[in-house]
Amino acid sequence: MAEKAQYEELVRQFSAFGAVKRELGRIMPAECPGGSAAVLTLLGRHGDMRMSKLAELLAVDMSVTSRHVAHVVDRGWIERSPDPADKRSRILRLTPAGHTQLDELSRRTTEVLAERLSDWTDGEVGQLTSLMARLRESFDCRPGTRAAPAAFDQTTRTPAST
Amino acid sequence: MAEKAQYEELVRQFSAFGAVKRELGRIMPAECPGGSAAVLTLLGRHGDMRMSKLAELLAVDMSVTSRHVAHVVDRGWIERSPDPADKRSRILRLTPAGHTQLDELSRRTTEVLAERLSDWTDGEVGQLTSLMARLRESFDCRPGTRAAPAAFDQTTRTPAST
DNA sequence: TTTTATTTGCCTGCAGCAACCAATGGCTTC
DNA sequence: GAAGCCATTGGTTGCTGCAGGCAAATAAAA
Repeated sequence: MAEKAQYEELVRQFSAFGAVKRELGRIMPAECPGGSAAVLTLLGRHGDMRMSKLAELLAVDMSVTSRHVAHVVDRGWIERSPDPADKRSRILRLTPAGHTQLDELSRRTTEVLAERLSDWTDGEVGQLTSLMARLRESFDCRPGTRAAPAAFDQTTRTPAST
Repeated sequence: MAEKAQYEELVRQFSAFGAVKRELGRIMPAECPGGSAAVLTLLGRHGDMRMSKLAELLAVDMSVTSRHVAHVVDRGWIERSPDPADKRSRILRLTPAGHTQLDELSRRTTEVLAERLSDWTDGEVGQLTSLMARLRESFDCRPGTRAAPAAFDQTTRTPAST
């Protein structure tokens, strides 16, 4: 169990971390504002998927995901085709232009990080990455996990059959 | 020098990190929205200071700092007294109520982190903290260091051409 | 007059919630 | 078995709030 001062310092780093993200975004000339970049990256990494899946990976609300996706679709980087198996769903897929954009994004990212983190060892980068991943796990960041948003009012007569 | 994939994974963690901060903010019942908390914390840690100093510590624009401070002043947690030595400046000081709020904030923070990071060792917490601090250094996140804010408004990017 | 410290106005991006639409699935009813 | 209802699910849109930046304005040095 860490001490109080240590936790406070950690929180301090949390709040100051925004500056890093902003700086990173500032450098990247790609005309996609962060959220869009995340969509492209995840789509590139995990392949075609539904909105809901993407929202889960992004760890944000569906509505936010929907808007990000709309933005990216507007730019022609992904296409939203209806799922033949369930016409409510939309399958997201990178277009060729999307692949191009993603490549460019990835190139710039690597370039910038290689410059900024030039004095970091491979191990340090990996350490930070895995600690941050673990942090996310520890916080179990799912938007609606503990919020219980109006899904059950009182009319929840709990059919309980299933 | 780390590989491309490693950098991309790091960036992925960056973008997903927002969820951690949000979750943390969600849990904290303190009625101060993040920015205010940072103001209180820094003021508590570094003592009375001017706006400009605070802005530097926060690593955000002065305008943002100004608004955060205004918000906190409204709540009576800090007071802004004119600097007798330079009436342009304002000295920020925690009020008794501010100290109370800060204590409460700190208490909650510790409590929440102790719960969420219960399976983290002291060393791991420290490691993450120092890696994040170092990351900030590596990016040299000062809001005007390299962005040339209105000083030169042209394409004076000039990346030093290594 | 020119700088410097701070404030204010305006705009962007990100996020959540609630309301809404459309497609489904499960059931009952004809 | 087909048709009709109803709760659920996937997604979108409107509204709100927070955070941040830039630019113009103000005020007090220098």
